[in-house]
This record gives sequence, structure tokens and C-alpha cells, in this order.
Amino acid sequence: MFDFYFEKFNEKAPVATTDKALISKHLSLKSLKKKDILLQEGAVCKHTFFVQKGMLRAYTIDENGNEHIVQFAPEGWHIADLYSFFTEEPATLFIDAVEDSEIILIAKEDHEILLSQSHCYETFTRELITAAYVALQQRFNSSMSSSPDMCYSDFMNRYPNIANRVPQHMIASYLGLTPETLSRVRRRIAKAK
Amino acid sequence: MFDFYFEKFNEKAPVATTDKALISKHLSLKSLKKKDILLQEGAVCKHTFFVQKGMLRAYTIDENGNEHIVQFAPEGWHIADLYSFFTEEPATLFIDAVEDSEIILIAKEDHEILLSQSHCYETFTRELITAAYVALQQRFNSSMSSSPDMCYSDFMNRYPNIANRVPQHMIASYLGLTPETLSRVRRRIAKAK
DNA sequence: CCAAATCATTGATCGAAATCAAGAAATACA
DNA sequence: TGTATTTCTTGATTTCGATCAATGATTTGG
Repeated sequence: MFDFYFEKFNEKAPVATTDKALISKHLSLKSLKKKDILLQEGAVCKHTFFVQKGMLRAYTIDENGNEHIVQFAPEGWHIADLYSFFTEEPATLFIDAVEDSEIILIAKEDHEILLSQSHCYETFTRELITAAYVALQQRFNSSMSSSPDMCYSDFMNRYPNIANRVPQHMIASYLGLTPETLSRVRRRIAKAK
Repeated sequence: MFDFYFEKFNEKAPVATTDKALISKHLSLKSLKKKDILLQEGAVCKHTFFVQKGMLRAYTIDENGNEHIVQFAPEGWHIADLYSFFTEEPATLFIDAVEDSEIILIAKEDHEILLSQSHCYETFTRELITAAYVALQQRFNSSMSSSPDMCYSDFMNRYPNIANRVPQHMIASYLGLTPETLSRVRRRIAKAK
């Protein structure tokens, strides 16, 4: 049932059988169709999501109605509006399914129980958020100090598994470019080879 | 000696007297003059830094020699190149003192001992990195989806304590603008009022 | 206290990405 | 299978921030 989850868990923090049993009690499953929405801006984010299968994305919509994709989450990844999750303030992000997906939900109450009752769960959480912070830092640096061409190449190399599954205009949105600009970036890169 | 540190610590995770004694053994102090460098790109980041007094900054230098400030750390904040700290790969960041400063250093070995020996230290670390992640996320969103004018106003409102202590060209660098552009942003905003 | 360095502003020009517009290609689905 | 929708590309134009250049203001430290 949660084998894949615990496999990923175990990569960051060793998990004993008794912990597995405890943690399993606090997880729930959900199936999603492509485009199903898990979180709307303005709602409080009451769960974190772990993707077992498929892909989710988090994005904002700015005052001009433009989407800005903040994160993709293919299988094995976690996603949430952590700001809203921790503060219980309204979310600034939307989260929806890019593909038909199967996910695990962890409610905030359950998350807190697990933090207090399972030491390895706390360690896992710490490792997870640390890795997420470092990845975000690097992405931010790259987007601040590289050309669009470099950002695109970096993204394709770093996340081929995402790049090959989502439409180009979503990659453009993730990189902070318009689809037209990304198309021209691709042409430039193809020509340069 | 470490009163201020434990005060901040306690805001995120309650700390008992015995833990304080243990943790104190693993902290060391350092005084810095303005412009003193704590970390160079290419070196391994072997410590995290807590600012007791003064202000530090972390920044990258891109291939054109332009600085991009990643973070300011006034008193009460932590700073490090966490990517390098955790992986022991060469740092991509520089860290130096924006003002004369007094800091606490925590070496990686000490950090790991504390994680394993003090539960509240682990909780504190988790809370700290979570807050940092959320702050970075919000900064990233704001810089991707707002006008320079909005980014600047947000920054001034959110961090007046930083904004009033650093030269404008550093704020420009933090926001990803040239000093000239920031100067014009300020004029626009002043006129609009 | 003064000279030197740093910092901020302003103007003119340039360039890269956004926007606007249209059409072609691919995909979905009924 | 065929139609509708989504996606991608290409061209023309505009816009906004970067760059280049110069000057003025402020800070620093010898």
C-alpha cells in the first residue's frame, strides 16, 4: 500500500517496522484525474501531498491572470503550500494534477502527531525540507544570474523526467518565460549545436 | 554569552537547561570587521553562522563579475551555504560582513553531534529551515510575478531593519536590478504618492 | 578636516523579452 | 475517424530594464 512512500522515506531516514505501522495509520490515499484541483488560492492548505503516481504542480496566478508554476511534483515527490500549511493562513498557491495521479495525503493534525510520536518522522521531515530548501536556492540563483538559454538547458538536464512529460508552455511558465520566448530559446539552442 | 542565541532558539523550540549546557559546548564566537570574508566560492562551507550583532550577506558572482545577493542576515538570523554545508561540495556562495559583526559558529561535526544528542536541537533545526524555505518561496514568487516597483515596496515593508542599514546598490542586487533601475523605481514610487 | 572612495542620480541609447497576431501542428475525445 | 481543442511556431512591434556615460552627493578614514 505505502511501499513506495516508505522506500523514499527510508532514503532520507531509516524507518523501523513499528514506526511504519504508526505512520501508516496517519496516511490516506486519493486518486486524481488530470486537471483535478487539490488546493485553491485562498483556501487553507490542510495537507501535504506525496505523489505515488502521475504528476502534480503548484502555481500562482498573478493580477494579470498569468500562471507561474512554482513546482512540479512527479512520483516520489512531496508538494504543498507550506506557508499555508504551517501558518493556517490562506494559500497563495493552486495545486492540481498535470496527469492522472495517485497520491498520499497527510493532514496537518496527523503530521503533528507523527512529529511528536516518531523520531524518524521528524528526521525525515527535516531532511526533506532541507533538500527542498537547497533545491529552491539553486533554482533561484540560476534564474537570477543565468540567461534564459542556460536556465532552460539546466532544467532539461536536471529534470528530464519532468521535461519530457509536460507541455512546453508549462516549462516556460516554470522558467518565467512566455511560450513564444521559450520556442525561440529552443530554436537558438538547436541551431547552436 | 549565548543568551541571545538561546532566546531565538527558544522561540522555535523550548530548550531545557541541560540542553543549553550541551549545546553551548559546541558553539564558538568570532568578531568580524566590515568586509571580512567568511566563505569564498569554491571553499567548502564548514560552519553555519548565527549573527549576534551586525549583519552578514551571502552572494554569488556570475560569469560577468556581477554580484547577486542571495540573503542578508542581521542579528538574530542564521546564514550559510547550506548546499555546501550538507554535501561538502565547494560553495557557490560568498559570505561576508556588511557591518562589523559578532557571530556564533557551529561546525558541521558539532551540528551532527547536536542533532543526534539533543532532540530540541533537531526540532529547532527543522523549524529554522522550514521558516527559511517558506521565506525563500515567497521571495521567489514575488520576484517572478511582480513588477520591480512591487518587489521593492514589499522588501521595504517586510525588512525595514535591513533596508535602512544597507546601501541601495545592495538592495538593487538583492532584488535583481541595477542600481540605476532601482533609483528610477524609487523616483516613480515617490512621485506616485 | 580634507581627499579619496563609495554611492546615488539622471540622461541617452540599446537589446532582449513581452506582446500582439496569425497560422501550423499535434492531441484529445466523442 | 474527424472535429475541436490545445499546443507550438513564426513574424512584427512595443516595452522595460540594462548599459554607457557623466555628474553630484555622501561617507570614510588618514
